[in-house]
Amino acid sequence: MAIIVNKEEKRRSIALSSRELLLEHGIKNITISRIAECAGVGKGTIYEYFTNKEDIVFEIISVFIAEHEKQLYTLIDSDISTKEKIKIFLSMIYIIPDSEKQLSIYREFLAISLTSNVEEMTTFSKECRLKLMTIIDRIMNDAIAKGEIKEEAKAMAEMLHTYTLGLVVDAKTHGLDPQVRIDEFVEAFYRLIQKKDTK
Amino acid sequence: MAIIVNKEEKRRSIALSSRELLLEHGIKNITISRIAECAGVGKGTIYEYFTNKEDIVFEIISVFIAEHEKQLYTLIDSDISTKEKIKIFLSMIYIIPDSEKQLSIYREFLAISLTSNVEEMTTFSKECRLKLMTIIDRIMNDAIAKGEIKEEAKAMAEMLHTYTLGLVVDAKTHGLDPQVRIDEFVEAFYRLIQKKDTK
DNA sequence: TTTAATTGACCGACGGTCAGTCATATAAAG
DNA sequence: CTTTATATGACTGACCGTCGGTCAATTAAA
Repeated sequence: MAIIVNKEEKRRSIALSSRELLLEHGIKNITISRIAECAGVGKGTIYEYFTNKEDIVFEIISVFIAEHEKQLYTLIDSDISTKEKIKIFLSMIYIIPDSEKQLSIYREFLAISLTSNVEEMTTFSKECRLKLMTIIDRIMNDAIAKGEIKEEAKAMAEMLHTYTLGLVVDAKTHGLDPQVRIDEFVEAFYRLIQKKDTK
Repeated sequence: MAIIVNKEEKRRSIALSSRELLLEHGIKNITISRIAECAGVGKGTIYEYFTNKEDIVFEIISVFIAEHEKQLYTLIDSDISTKEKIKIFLSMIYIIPDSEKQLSIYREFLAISLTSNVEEMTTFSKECRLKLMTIIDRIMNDAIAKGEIKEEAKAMAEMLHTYTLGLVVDAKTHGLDPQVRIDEFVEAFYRLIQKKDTK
């Protein structure tokens, strides 16, 4: 009887059209009117697809995380060294194209999730965590199975994931390129966890 | 001429009087009027002492960080084992009294600093970082000098600090008690970095 | 009288709502 | 097959309440 639009698709399209705007000014300095204007819809329409302003960031970050996860999965299956895999796992966010922009969205998201108590937000964060943990766990377990690294390294997987979160926060103030830090860290770290069978 | 108030002191007193309020509702859900009311001053007076709402969180967190730093300094000089020192360095925020409240303020602060580009904020974050890095560096260097742990452990200091940041973010969603995680992590980690001179 | 300090009425901006409009699909009538 | 009536989801922007921030007026100490 009436037009039926693909809600999910439109939601995504509105979110993505405001991406650049968000990057440029940060969520606090954007108005809903501006987003609506940018997406070519009325202000009220925004609320047909999003519950509030933060929900828009939520949608954008979902796309980003999915992308990120996919890239990480191809990483595990490639046949580079374990050390290299760990390095890439940690620095993935910093080497993708447009990383500066992606990062700033990711920071907006972390800031929201740090202070929000909305159920959906927590659930989403838990899912992300689980996915990333699965990946790093696999990298470590594979290497242990192959006898490349020590058993204790298994207990380091969780730290590595937490470390990536810390890096995002820390890199914001600490001007230096995180890649250099990650590189130095992994070099020393890998020396600690690798088995010395050449001794 | 007229009354001269100690600006610095009053600033602190206003900030601290709104602490409970902030913990309860989060910065986004507090109004300046409410803070003023709570501090027993007019709304306009708030702006004599703070540049904006975030500046109030800034003041509260300053007190907290200073306290935190002091406690860590007494930690270094106490004569507990290195392993224990690392554990406490990582879990300090979770074992202090009222830790849940302090944490939630700290989260508000991180959220602000993640999205703010104000000069003062960055400077402050850098200072905090430097102080904490000094402490953990000292713990590691002392232990290396005493021959307790390997040379490579020096490169782990920065990671340990970054890990604490990550924990604050991660603990928000991940329900589990961070202390358990820290404990398990440090046990395994220390086994990796300690020198095996008993072999 | 001067001046630091304080105040709350006031302002403008913004997030979010809702009563009403529009466009199209369906189907009954001719 | 065409026309017309009607139902409904999509869409809109004027409007409302709230709140951060300002400033002219007031107070009171020196």
